[in-house]
Amino acid sequence: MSGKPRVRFAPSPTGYLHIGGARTALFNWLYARRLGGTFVLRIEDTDRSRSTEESVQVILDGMQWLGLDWDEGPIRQTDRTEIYKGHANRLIEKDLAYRCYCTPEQVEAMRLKQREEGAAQFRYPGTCRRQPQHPDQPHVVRIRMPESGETTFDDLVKGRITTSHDTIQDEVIMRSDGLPLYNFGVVVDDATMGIDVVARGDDHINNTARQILIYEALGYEPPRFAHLPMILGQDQKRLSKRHGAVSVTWYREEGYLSHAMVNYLVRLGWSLDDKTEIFSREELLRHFDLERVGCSAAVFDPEKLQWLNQHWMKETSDEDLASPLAEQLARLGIDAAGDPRLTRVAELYKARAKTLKEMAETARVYFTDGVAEFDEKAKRKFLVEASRPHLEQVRDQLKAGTACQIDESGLEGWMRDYAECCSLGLGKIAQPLRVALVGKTASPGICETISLVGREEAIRRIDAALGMIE
RNA sequence: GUCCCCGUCGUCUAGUGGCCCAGGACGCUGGCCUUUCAAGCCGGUAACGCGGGUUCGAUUCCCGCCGGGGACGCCA
Repeated sequence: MSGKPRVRFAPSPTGYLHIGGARTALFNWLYARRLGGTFVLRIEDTDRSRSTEESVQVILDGMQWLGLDWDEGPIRQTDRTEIYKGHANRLIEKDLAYRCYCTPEQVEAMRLKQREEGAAQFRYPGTCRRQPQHPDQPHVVRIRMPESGETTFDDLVKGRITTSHDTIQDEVIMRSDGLPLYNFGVVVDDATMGIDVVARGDDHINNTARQILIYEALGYEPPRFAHLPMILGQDQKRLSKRHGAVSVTWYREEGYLSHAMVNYLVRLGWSLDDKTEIFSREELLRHFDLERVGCSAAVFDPEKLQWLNQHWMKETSDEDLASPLAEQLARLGIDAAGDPRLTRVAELYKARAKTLKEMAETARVYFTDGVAEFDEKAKRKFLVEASRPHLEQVRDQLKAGTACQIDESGLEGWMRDYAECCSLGLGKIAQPLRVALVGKTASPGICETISLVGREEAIRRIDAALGMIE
Protein backbone atom coordinates (compact mmCIF):
# COMPACT_ATOMS: atom_id res chain seq x y z
CA MET A 1 0.00 0.00 0.00
CA SER A 2 1.24 3.46 -0.80
CA GLY A 3 2.08 5.85 1.99
CA LYS A 4 -0.79 8.28 1.58
CA PRO A 5 -4.13 6.56 1.89
CA ARG A 6 -7.43 7.86 0.62
CA VAL A 7 -10.14 7.08 3.14
CA ARG A 8 -13.70 8.17 3.57
CA PHE A 9 -16.56 8.49 5.99
CA ALA A 10 -19.89 7.72 4.35
CA PRO A 11 -22.84 8.30 6.67
CA SER A 12 -26.43 8.05 5.59
CA PRO A 13 -28.37 11.15 6.60
CA THR A 14 -31.27 9.47 8.31
CA GLY A 15 -30.99 11.01 11.76
CA TYR A 16 -28.31 12.39 14.01
CA LEU A 17 -24.59 11.71 14.04
CA HIS A 18 -24.40 8.94 16.57
CA ILE A 19 -21.52 7.83 18.73
CA GLY A 20 -20.64 4.88 16.54
CA GLY A 21 -20.62 6.93 13.38
CA ALA A 22 -18.52 9.59 15.04
CA ARG A 23 -15.99 7.00 16.12
CA THR A 24 -15.79 5.62 12.59
CA ALA A 25 -15.33 9.14 11.23
CA LEU A 26 -12.66 9.83 13.84
CA PHE A 27 -10.65 6.72 13.05
CA ASN A 28 -10.73 7.44 9.35
CA TRP A 29 -9.80 11.05 9.90
CA LEU A 30 -6.93 10.20 12.24
CA TYR A 31 -5.65 7.58 9.86
CA ALA A 32 -5.67 9.98 6.94
CA ARG A 33 -4.15 12.87 8.88
CA ARG A 34 -1.49 10.75 10.49
CA LEU A 35 -0.27 9.48 7.13
CA GLY A 36 -0.84 12.65 5.17
CA GLY A 37 -3.63 11.00 3.25
CA THR A 38 -6.97 12.30 2.03
CA PHE A 39 -10.24 12.18 3.93
CA VAL A 40 -13.36 12.17 1.80
CA LEU A 41 -16.85 12.83 3.12
CA ARG A 42 -19.63 11.17 1.21
CA ILE A 43 -23.32 11.33 1.95
CA GLU A 44 -25.11 8.07 1.23
CA ASP A 45 -28.55 9.43 0.58
CA THR A 46 -29.91 6.98 -1.95
CA ASP A 47 -32.73 5.99 0.37
CA ARG A 48 -34.90 8.94 -0.52
CA SER A 49 -37.62 8.06 1.92
CA ARG A 50 -35.35 8.24 4.94
CA SER A 51 -32.74 10.83 4.01
CA THR A 52 -33.24 14.42 5.05
CA GLU A 53 -31.42 17.66 4.49
CA GLU A 54 -31.57 18.51 8.20
CA SER A 55 -29.79 15.32 8.94
CA VAL A 56 -27.00 16.17 6.51
CA GLN A 57 -26.56 19.45 8.34
CA VAL A 58 -26.55 17.78 11.74
CA ILE A 59 -23.83 15.39 10.61
CA LEU A 60 -21.74 18.19 9.14
CA ASP A 61 -22.12 20.24 12.32
CA GLY A 62 -21.20 17.29 14.47
CA MET A 63 -18.05 16.60 12.52
CA GLN A 64 -17.09 20.21 12.60
CA TRP A 65 -17.58 20.33 16.34
CA LEU A 66 -15.36 17.29 16.75
CA GLY A 67 -12.77 18.97 14.56
CA LEU A 68 -12.94 16.37 11.81
CA ASP A 69 -12.36 18.32 8.65
CA TRP A 70 -12.59 16.70 5.25
CA ASP A 71 -10.56 17.25 2.12
CA GLU A 72 -13.18 16.33 -0.47
CA GLY A 73 -16.93 16.48 -0.37
CA PRO A 74 -19.49 16.32 0.95
CA ILE A 75 -20.29 14.29 -2.13
CA ARG A 76 -23.87 13.17 -2.43
CA GLN A 77 -24.73 9.91 -4.02
CA THR A 78 -27.96 11.32 -5.39
CA ASP A 79 -25.81 13.65 -7.51
CA ARG A 80 -24.12 10.67 -9.11
CA THR A 81 -27.01 8.63 -10.40
CA GLU A 82 -25.68 8.62 -13.96
CA ILE A 83 -22.44 7.09 -12.78
CA TYR A 84 -24.23 4.18 -11.13
CA LYS A 85 -26.44 3.68 -14.16
CA GLY A 86 -23.42 3.62 -16.41
CA HIS A 87 -21.70 1.03 -14.28
CA ALA A 88 -24.84 -1.09 -14.07
CA ASN A 89 -25.26 -0.98 -17.83
CA ARG A 90 -21.66 -2.04 -18.28
CA LEU A 91 -22.38 -5.10 -16.19
CA ILE A 92 -25.57 -5.85 -18.11
CA GLU A 93 -23.76 -5.56 -21.43
CA LYS A 94 -21.14 -8.01 -20.27
CA ASP A 95 -23.94 -10.23 -18.98
CA LEU A 96 -22.53 -9.94 -15.47
CA ALA A 97 -25.86 -8.51 -14.37
CA TYR A 98 -29.41 -8.73 -15.60
CA ARG A 99 -32.72 -6.96 -15.36
CA CYS A 100 -35.18 -8.58 -13.02
CA TYR A 101 -38.89 -7.99 -13.43
CA CYS A 102 -40.07 -9.71 -10.28
CA THR A 103 -42.15 -7.35 -8.15
CA PRO A 104 -41.38 -6.84 -4.47
CA GLU A 105 -44.54 -8.83 -3.75
CA GLN A 106 -43.36 -11.74 -5.84
CA VAL A 107 -39.97 -11.74 -4.16
CA GLU A 108 -41.64 -11.62 -0.78
CA ALA A 109 -43.75 -14.63 -1.75
CA MET A 110 -40.60 -16.51 -2.75
CA ARG A 111 -39.02 -15.61 0.55
CA LEU A 112 -42.01 -16.96 2.47
CA LYS A 113 -42.12 -20.11 0.43
CA GLN A 114 -38.44 -20.83 0.95
CA ARG A 115 -38.80 -20.28 4.65
CA GLU A 116 -41.70 -22.72 4.83
CA GLU A 117 -39.63 -25.24 2.99
CA GLY A 118 -37.04 -24.85 5.71
CA ALA A 119 -34.39 -22.97 3.79
CA ALA A 120 -31.64 -21.68 6.04
CA GLN A 121 -31.35 -18.45 4.16
CA PHE A 122 -33.27 -16.84 1.35
CA ARG A 123 -31.74 -16.98 -2.12
CA TYR A 124 -33.29 -15.39 -5.14
CA PRO A 125 -34.04 -18.40 -7.35
CA GLY A 126 -32.76 -16.75 -10.51
CA THR A 127 -36.13 -16.49 -12.18
CA CYS A 128 -35.06 -13.63 -14.41
CA ARG A 129 -31.53 -14.80 -15.01
CA ARG A 130 -32.36 -15.84 -18.52
CA GLN A 131 -35.43 -13.73 -19.32
CA PRO A 132 -35.39 -11.67 -22.49
CA GLN A 133 -34.47 -8.07 -21.67
CA HIS A 134 -37.10 -5.33 -21.70
CA PRO A 135 -35.35 -2.16 -20.58
CA ASP A 136 -38.56 -0.17 -20.78
CA GLN A 137 -40.47 -2.34 -18.33
CA PRO A 138 -40.16 -1.63 -14.58
CA HIS A 139 -37.24 -3.63 -13.25
CA VAL A 140 -34.39 -3.84 -10.84
CA VAL A 141 -30.88 -4.89 -11.79
CA ARG A 142 -29.39 -7.96 -10.21
CA ILE A 143 -25.78 -8.92 -10.34
CA ARG A 144 -24.88 -12.49 -11.28
CA MET A 145 -23.05 -13.97 -8.34
CA PRO A 146 -20.93 -17.09 -8.48
CA GLU A 147 -22.76 -20.19 -7.30
CA SER A 148 -19.77 -21.88 -5.76
CA GLY A 149 -16.38 -21.08 -4.36
CA GLU A 150 -15.44 -18.53 -1.76
CA THR A 151 -13.97 -15.08 -1.33
CA THR A 152 -11.19 -14.27 1.09
CA PHE A 153 -9.72 -10.98 2.22
CA ASP A 154 -7.26 -9.88 4.86
CA ASP A 155 -8.89 -7.45 7.19
CA LEU A 156 -6.57 -4.88 8.73
CA VAL A 157 -8.03 -5.48 12.16
CA LYS A 158 -9.73 -8.86 12.10
CA GLY A 159 -7.28 -10.79 10.01
CA ARG A 160 -8.24 -13.24 7.28
CA ILE A 161 -11.94 -13.61 6.62
CA THR A 162 -13.43 -16.10 4.22
CA THR A 163 -16.99 -16.12 2.95
CA SER A 164 -18.52 -19.01 1.10
CA HIS A 165 -20.36 -18.01 -2.06
CA ASP A 166 -23.34 -20.12 -1.22
CA THR A 167 -24.30 -17.47 1.32
CA ILE A 168 -24.41 -14.90 -1.45
CA GLN A 169 -27.27 -14.48 -3.86
CA ASP A 170 -27.92 -12.48 -7.00
CA GLU A 171 -28.02 -9.19 -5.18
CA VAL A 172 -30.19 -6.31 -6.37
CA ILE A 173 -27.79 -3.53 -7.28
CA MET A 174 -30.17 -1.00 -8.83
CA ARG A 175 -33.70 -0.53 -7.65
CA SER A 176 -36.68 0.24 -9.81
CA ASP A 177 -36.41 3.98 -9.12
CA GLY A 178 -33.04 3.95 -10.83
CA LEU A 179 -30.98 4.52 -7.68
CA PRO A 180 -28.27 2.12 -6.61
CA LEU A 181 -28.47 -0.07 -3.54
CA TYR A 182 -25.94 0.23 -0.79
CA ASN A 183 -23.59 -2.53 -1.83
CA PHE A 184 -23.39 -1.21 -5.38
CA GLY A 185 -23.24 2.45 -4.50
CA VAL A 186 -20.34 2.05 -2.09
CA VAL A 187 -18.33 -0.01 -4.53
CA VAL A 188 -18.84 2.32 -7.47
CA ASP A 189 -18.05 5.33 -5.31
CA ASP A 190 -15.10 3.91 -3.44
CA ALA A 191 -13.65 2.62 -6.70
CA THR A 192 -14.16 5.79 -8.71
CA MET A 193 -13.01 7.99 -5.85
CA GLY A 194 -9.86 5.99 -5.46
CA ILE A 195 -10.53 4.99 -1.87
CA ASP A 196 -7.89 2.45 -0.91
CA VAL A 197 -8.63 1.81 2.74
CA VAL A 198 -12.19 1.29 3.91
CA ALA A 199 -12.59 1.50 7.69
CA ARG A 200 -16.13 0.96 8.91
CA GLY A 201 -18.16 -0.86 11.54
CA ASP A 202 -17.79 -4.62 11.69
CA ASP A 203 -21.49 -5.01 11.04
CA HIS A 204 -20.36 -4.67 7.42
CA ILE A 205 -18.19 -7.76 7.41
CA ASN A 206 -20.93 -9.77 5.76
CA ASN A 207 -21.20 -7.26 2.95
CA THR A 208 -17.53 -7.29 2.20
CA ALA A 209 -17.37 -10.45 0.09
CA ARG A 210 -20.31 -9.25 -1.99
CA GLN A 211 -18.60 -5.94 -2.49
CA ILE A 212 -15.33 -7.55 -3.48
CA LEU A 213 -17.23 -9.60 -6.04
CA ILE A 214 -18.75 -6.39 -7.38
CA TYR A 215 -15.33 -4.75 -7.59
CA GLU A 216 -14.14 -7.71 -9.57
CA ALA A 217 -17.13 -7.72 -11.91
CA LEU A 218 -16.51 -4.05 -12.56
CA GLY A 219 -12.84 -4.66 -13.16
CA TYR A 220 -11.65 -2.60 -10.21
CA GLU A 221 -9.06 -3.44 -7.61
CA PRO A 222 -10.70 -3.88 -4.19
CA PRO A 223 -9.39 -1.67 -1.38
CA ARG A 224 -8.06 -2.85 1.95
CA PHE A 225 -10.67 -3.22 4.64
CA ALA A 226 -10.53 -2.47 8.34
CA HIS A 227 -13.58 -3.54 10.31
CA LEU A 228 -13.92 -1.68 13.57
CA PRO A 229 -15.57 -3.36 16.53
CA MET A 230 -19.07 -2.23 17.47
CA ILE A 231 -19.90 0.09 20.31
CA LEU A 232 -22.54 -1.39 22.57
CA GLY A 233 -24.89 0.08 25.16
CA GLN A 234 -24.65 -0.86 28.84
CA ASP A 235 -26.94 -3.79 28.13
CA GLN A 236 -24.34 -5.08 25.65
CA LYS A 237 -26.68 -4.52 22.73
CA ARG A 238 -25.92 -2.44 19.66
CA LEU A 239 -25.97 1.18 20.67
CA SER A 240 -29.24 2.79 19.61
CA LYS A 241 -31.73 5.48 20.59
CA ARG A 242 -33.06 3.14 23.21
CA HIS A 243 -29.89 3.77 25.16
CA GLY A 244 -30.72 7.45 25.41
CA ALA A 245 -27.67 9.56 24.97
CA VAL A 246 -26.20 8.49 21.66
CA SER A 247 -26.06 11.60 19.53
CA VAL A 248 -23.00 13.78 19.31
CA THR A 249 -25.20 16.87 19.39
CA TRP A 250 -26.64 15.80 22.71
CA TYR A 251 -23.21 15.69 24.31
CA ARG A 252 -22.39 19.07 22.93
CA GLU A 253 -25.54 20.49 24.46
CA GLU A 254 -24.90 18.74 27.75
CA GLY A 255 -21.69 20.71 28.10
CA TYR A 256 -19.05 18.25 27.04
CA LEU A 257 -15.85 19.43 25.46
CA SER A 258 -15.38 18.08 21.98
CA HIS A 259 -11.88 17.06 22.81
CA ALA A 260 -13.07 14.94 25.73
CA MET A 261 -15.41 13.22 23.32
CA VAL A 262 -12.58 12.60 20.88
CA ASN A 263 -10.31 11.30 23.62
CA TYR A 264 -13.03 9.00 24.87
CA LEU A 265 -14.05 7.70 21.47
CA VAL A 266 -10.53 6.95 20.39
CA ARG A 267 -10.04 4.70 23.38
CA LEU A 268 -13.07 2.66 22.41
CA GLY A 269 -11.30 0.04 20.39
CA TRP A 270 -7.87 1.58 20.24
CA SER A 271 -5.01 1.83 22.69
CA LEU A 272 -1.44 2.96 22.46
CA ASP A 273 0.12 0.95 25.25
CA ASP A 274 -0.56 -0.42 28.69
CA LYS A 275 -1.01 2.88 30.48
CA THR A 276 -1.87 5.94 28.42
CA GLU A 277 -5.46 7.16 28.69
CA ILE A 278 -5.10 10.85 28.01
CA PHE A 279 -4.36 11.98 24.49
CA SER A 280 -4.09 15.47 23.16
CA ARG A 281 -5.03 15.95 19.54
CA GLU A 282 -1.35 16.20 18.63
CA GLU A 283 -0.53 12.96 20.39
CA LEU A 284 -3.34 11.24 18.59
CA LEU A 285 -2.11 12.53 15.27
CA ARG A 286 1.33 11.23 16.13
CA HIS A 287 0.33 7.79 17.39
CA PHE A 288 -2.97 6.61 15.99
CA ASP A 289 -2.80 3.50 13.93
CA LEU A 290 -5.40 1.06 12.62
CA GLU A 291 -2.97 -1.72 13.44
CA ARG A 292 -3.62 -1.22 17.13
CA VAL A 293 -7.38 -1.38 16.90
CA GLY A 294 -8.80 -4.25 18.94
CA CYS A 295 -11.18 -6.95 17.74
CA SER A 296 -13.92 -7.03 20.31
CA ALA A 297 -16.92 -4.81 20.87
CA ALA A 298 -16.82 -2.09 23.52
CA VAL A 299 -19.47 -0.92 25.95
CA PHE A 300 -20.02 2.82 26.02
CA ASP A 301 -19.30 4.10 29.53
CA PRO A 302 -20.71 7.57 30.24
CA GLU A 303 -18.84 7.80 33.53
CA LYS A 304 -15.46 7.50 31.97
CA LEU A 305 -16.47 10.12 29.43
CA GLN A 306 -17.37 12.41 32.33
CA TRP A 307 -14.05 11.82 33.94
CA LEU A 308 -12.27 12.71 30.73
CA ASN A 309 -14.46 15.74 30.32
CA GLN A 310 -13.47 17.04 33.71
CA HIS A 311 -9.86 16.27 32.95
CA TRP A 312 -9.97 18.32 29.78
CA MET A 313 -11.85 21.15 31.45
CA LYS A 314 -9.01 21.33 33.94
CA GLU A 315 -6.55 21.44 31.06
CA THR A 316 -8.46 24.18 29.28
CA SER A 317 -7.75 27.80 30.16
CA ASP A 318 -10.37 29.74 32.11
CA GLU A 319 -10.60 32.18 29.22
CA ASP A 320 -11.43 29.42 26.77
CA LEU A 321 -14.05 28.03 29.10
CA ALA A 322 -15.77 31.38 29.60
CA SER A 323 -17.73 31.52 26.40
CA PRO A 324 -19.09 27.96 26.36
CA LEU A 325 -19.97 28.52 30.01
CA ALA A 326 -21.87 31.66 29.09
CA GLU A 327 -23.76 29.62 26.51
CA GLN A 328 -24.76 27.10 29.12
CA LEU A 329 -25.87 29.89 31.43
CA ALA A 330 -27.89 31.37 28.60
CA ARG A 331 -29.71 28.07 28.29
CA LEU A 332 -30.73 28.55 31.90
CA GLY A 333 -32.04 31.99 31.12
CA ILE A 334 -29.07 33.89 32.49
CA ASP A 335 -27.32 36.48 30.39
CA ALA A 336 -23.77 36.54 31.65
CA ALA A 337 -22.10 37.37 28.36
CA GLY A 338 -19.07 39.52 28.96
CA ASP A 339 -19.28 39.21 32.74
CA PRO A 340 -15.69 39.24 34.04
CA ARG A 341 -16.61 36.67 36.68
CA LEU A 342 -17.03 34.02 34.00
CA THR A 343 -13.35 33.15 33.96
CA ARG A 344 -13.29 33.16 37.74
CA VAL A 345 -16.21 30.73 37.85
CA ALA A 346 -14.42 28.52 35.34
CA GLU A 347 -11.28 28.58 37.44
CA LEU A 348 -13.04 27.71 40.67
CA TYR A 349 -15.53 25.24 39.27
CA LYS A 350 -13.71 23.17 36.71
CA ALA A 351 -12.54 20.78 39.38
CA ARG A 352 -16.03 20.76 40.85
CA ALA A 353 -18.13 19.92 37.82
CA LYS A 354 -18.13 17.10 35.31
CA THR A 355 -19.60 19.15 32.51
CA LEU A 356 -20.05 22.79 31.57
CA LYS A 357 -23.75 22.33 32.01
CA GLU A 358 -23.27 21.18 35.57
CA MET A 359 -20.90 24.10 36.09
CA ALA A 360 -23.53 26.53 34.86
CA GLU A 361 -26.20 24.99 37.04
CA THR A 362 -24.18 25.30 40.22
CA ALA A 363 -22.79 28.71 39.34
CA ARG A 364 -26.06 30.31 38.31
CA VAL A 365 -26.51 31.45 41.91
CA TYR A 366 -23.80 34.06 41.32
CA PHE A 367 -25.78 35.69 38.58
CA THR A 368 -29.14 36.10 40.27
CA ASP A 369 -30.51 38.62 42.75
CA GLY A 370 -30.49 36.82 46.04
CA VAL A 371 -30.45 33.08 46.55
CA ALA A 372 -33.33 31.51 44.69
CA GLU A 373 -33.26 28.21 46.46
CA PHE A 374 -32.08 27.01 49.84
CA ASP A 375 -31.17 23.51 50.79
CA GLU A 376 -33.60 22.99 53.66
CA LYS A 377 -31.33 20.75 55.63
CA ALA A 378 -28.47 23.21 55.40
CA LYS A 379 -30.73 26.04 56.39
CA ARG A 380 -32.01 24.22 59.46
CA LYS A 381 -28.55 23.31 60.54
CA PHE A 382 -26.67 26.53 59.95
CA LEU A 383 -29.09 29.43 59.83
CA VAL A 384 -29.60 29.27 63.56
CA GLU A 385 -29.30 31.66 66.47
CA ALA A 386 -25.75 30.55 67.22
CA SER A 387 -24.64 31.73 63.79
CA ARG A 388 -26.14 35.16 64.09
CA PRO A 389 -23.19 36.96 65.71
CA HIS A 390 -20.73 35.53 63.17
CA LEU A 391 -22.88 36.45 60.21
CA GLU A 392 -23.27 39.94 61.64
CA GLN A 393 -19.56 40.27 62.18
CA VAL A 394 -18.78 39.27 58.62
CA ARG A 395 -21.43 41.56 57.25
CA ASP A 396 -20.10 44.46 59.27
CA GLN A 397 -16.58 43.74 58.18
CA LEU A 398 -17.71 43.74 54.55
CA LYS A 399 -19.53 47.01 55.11
CA ALA A 400 -16.76 48.77 56.97
CA GLY A 401 -13.63 47.20 55.61
CA THR A 402 -11.34 49.02 53.27
CA ALA A 403 -10.84 47.60 49.82
CA CYS A 404 -7.68 45.86 50.84
CA GLN A 405 -9.27 44.46 53.95
CA ILE A 406 -12.02 42.83 52.00
CA ASP A 407 -10.10 41.44 49.09
CA GLU A 408 -9.76 37.71 49.24
CA SER A 409 -6.51 37.46 51.15
CA GLY A 410 -7.36 40.31 53.48
CA LEU A 411 -10.71 38.75 54.23
CA GLU A 412 -9.15 35.40 54.80
CA GLY A 413 -6.69 36.83 57.32
CA TRP A 414 -9.42 38.72 59.10
CA MET A 415 -11.64 35.66 59.25
CA ARG A 416 -8.94 33.41 60.65
CA ASP A 417 -8.17 35.96 63.33
CA TYR A 418 -11.82 36.25 64.14
CA ALA A 419 -12.27 32.51 64.40
CA GLU A 420 -9.26 32.24 66.64
CA CYS A 421 -10.58 35.06 68.74
CA CYS A 422 -13.82 33.17 69.34
CA SER A 423 -11.81 29.95 69.68
CA LEU A 424 -13.83 28.36 66.96
CA GLY A 425 -12.91 26.34 63.91
CA LEU A 426 -13.19 28.30 60.71
CA GLY A 427 -15.93 25.92 59.65
CA LYS A 428 -18.25 27.24 62.32
CA ILE A 429 -18.20 30.56 60.59
CA ALA A 430 -17.76 29.49 56.99
CA GLN A 431 -20.65 27.06 56.82
CA PRO A 432 -23.42 29.41 57.90
CA LEU A 433 -21.91 31.96 55.55
CA ARG A 434 -21.99 29.51 52.66
CA VAL A 435 -25.62 28.79 53.26
CA ALA A 436 -26.34 32.51 53.36
CA LEU A 437 -24.40 33.15 50.18
CA VAL A 438 -25.27 30.21 47.95
CA GLY A 439 -28.05 28.38 49.76
CA LYS A 440 -26.11 25.21 50.48
CA THR A 441 -23.05 23.87 52.24
CA ALA A 442 -20.84 23.27 49.21
CA SER A 443 -18.97 25.98 47.37
CA PRO A 444 -15.39 27.02 46.62
CA GLY A 445 -13.30 28.55 49.41
CA ILE A 446 -15.45 30.89 51.46
CA CYS A 447 -13.50 34.03 50.57
CA GLU A 448 -13.55 33.15 46.89
CA THR A 449 -17.26 32.62 47.21
CA ILE A 450 -17.76 36.03 48.77
CA SER A 451 -15.74 37.61 46.05
CA LEU A 452 -17.74 35.81 43.38
CA VAL A 453 -21.02 36.95 44.91
CA GLY A 454 -19.67 40.46 45.18
CA ARG A 455 -19.49 42.73 48.20
CA GLU A 456 -22.82 44.48 47.90
CA GLU A 457 -24.74 41.35 47.04
CA ALA A 458 -22.99 39.42 49.81
CA ILE A 459 -24.13 41.98 52.36
CA ARG A 460 -27.68 41.73 51.06
CA ARG A 461 -27.61 37.95 51.17
CA ILE A 462 -26.27 37.87 54.70
CA ASP A 463 -28.98 40.28 55.80
CA ALA A 464 -31.57 38.10 54.13
CA ALA A 465 -30.19 35.07 55.91
CA LEU A 466 -30.23 36.85 59.23
CA GLY A 467 -33.85 37.59 58.62
CA MET A 468 -34.48 33.90 58.16
CA ILE A 469 -33.14 33.01 61.58
CA GLU A 470 -36.07 32.73 63.93
C1' G B 1 -32.70 -20.98 12.05
C1' U B 2 -28.24 -20.06 8.76
C1' C B 3 -23.72 -17.46 8.11
C1' C B 4 -20.02 -14.15 10.12
C1' C B 5 -17.41 -11.69 14.10
C1' C B 6 -16.02 -11.64 19.16
C1' G B 7 -14.79 -13.68 24.42
C1' U B 8 -8.70 -10.67 30.18
C1' C B 9 -11.38 -7.13 36.55
C1' G B 10 -18.62 -4.32 36.63
C1' U B 11 -16.58 -1.10 32.26
C1' C B 12 -12.36 0.58 28.68
C1' U B 13 -7.94 -1.95 27.91
C1' A B 14 -2.17 -3.96 28.11
C1' G B 15 -0.59 -8.68 27.17
C1' U B 16 1.24 -12.26 20.90
C1' G B 17 4.57 -19.36 25.09
C1' G B 18 8.14 -18.47 30.45
C1' C B 19 9.15 -11.12 32.23
C1' C B 20 1.97 -12.43 34.56
C1' C B 21 0.09 -16.07 41.53
C1' A B 22 -1.78 -10.88 34.86
C1' G B 23 -0.25 -4.25 34.24
C1' G B 24 -2.93 0.65 33.58
C1' A B 25 -7.60 3.54 33.62
C1' C B 26 -12.95 4.55 34.91
C1' G B 27 -16.13 3.04 38.81
C1' C B 28 -16.51 1.48 43.84
C1' U B 29 -13.87 1.77 48.45
C1' G B 30 -10.24 3.01 52.96
C1' G B 31 -6.93 7.01 54.32
C1' C B 32 -4.33 11.78 53.86
C1' C B 33 -5.13 16.96 52.84
C1' U B 34 -9.00 20.51 54.39
C1' U B 35 -13.43 26.19 56.30
C1' U B 36 -17.52 22.84 52.96
C1' C B 37 -17.70 20.33 48.27
C1' A B 38 -14.64 18.92 44.67
C1' A B 39 -9.78 18.28 42.92
C1' G B 40 -5.10 16.12 44.32
C1' C B 41 -2.06 12.32 46.75
C1' C B 42 -1.49 7.30 48.94
C1' G B 43 -3.77 2.33 49.56
C1' G B 44 -7.62 -1.50 48.60
C1' U B 45 -11.32 -4.26 45.58
C1' A B 46 -11.90 -7.13 41.26
C1' A B 47 -10.58 -10.68 35.41
C1' C B 48 -7.67 -14.63 31.68
C1' G B 49 -15.93 -18.26 29.98
C1' C B 50 -15.62 -23.99 30.13
C1' G B 51 -13.45 -28.68 28.51
C1' G B 52 -9.94 -31.11 25.74
C1' G B 53 -5.34 -31.11 23.30
C1' U B 54 0.03 -29.14 21.58
C1' U B 55 4.29 -27.99 24.80
C1' C B 56 9.14 -28.80 29.79
C1' G B 57 5.60 -24.61 30.27
C1' A B 58 -0.22 -21.78 28.27
C1' U B 59 -4.07 -15.65 29.07
C1' U B 60 -1.15 -16.31 24.78
C1' C B 61 -1.34 -21.88 19.60
C1' C B 62 -5.32 -25.84 17.86
C1' C B 63 -10.26 -28.24 18.46
C1' G B 64 -15.06 -28.59 20.74
C1' C B 65 -18.67 -26.38 23.80
C1' C B 66 -20.88 -22.31 26.02
C1' G B 67 -21.84 -17.18 26.02
C1' G B 68 -22.39 -12.36 23.56
C1' G B 69 -22.92 -9.44 19.24
C1' G B 70 -23.85 -8.72 14.09
C1' A B 71 -25.77 -9.92 9.21
C1' C B 72 -29.42 -12.40 6.50
C1' G B 73 -34.16 -5.98 2.30
C1' C B 74 -35.96 -2.70 -4.29
C1' C B 75 -32.13 0.08 4.35
C1' A B 76 -27.35 1.80 5.03
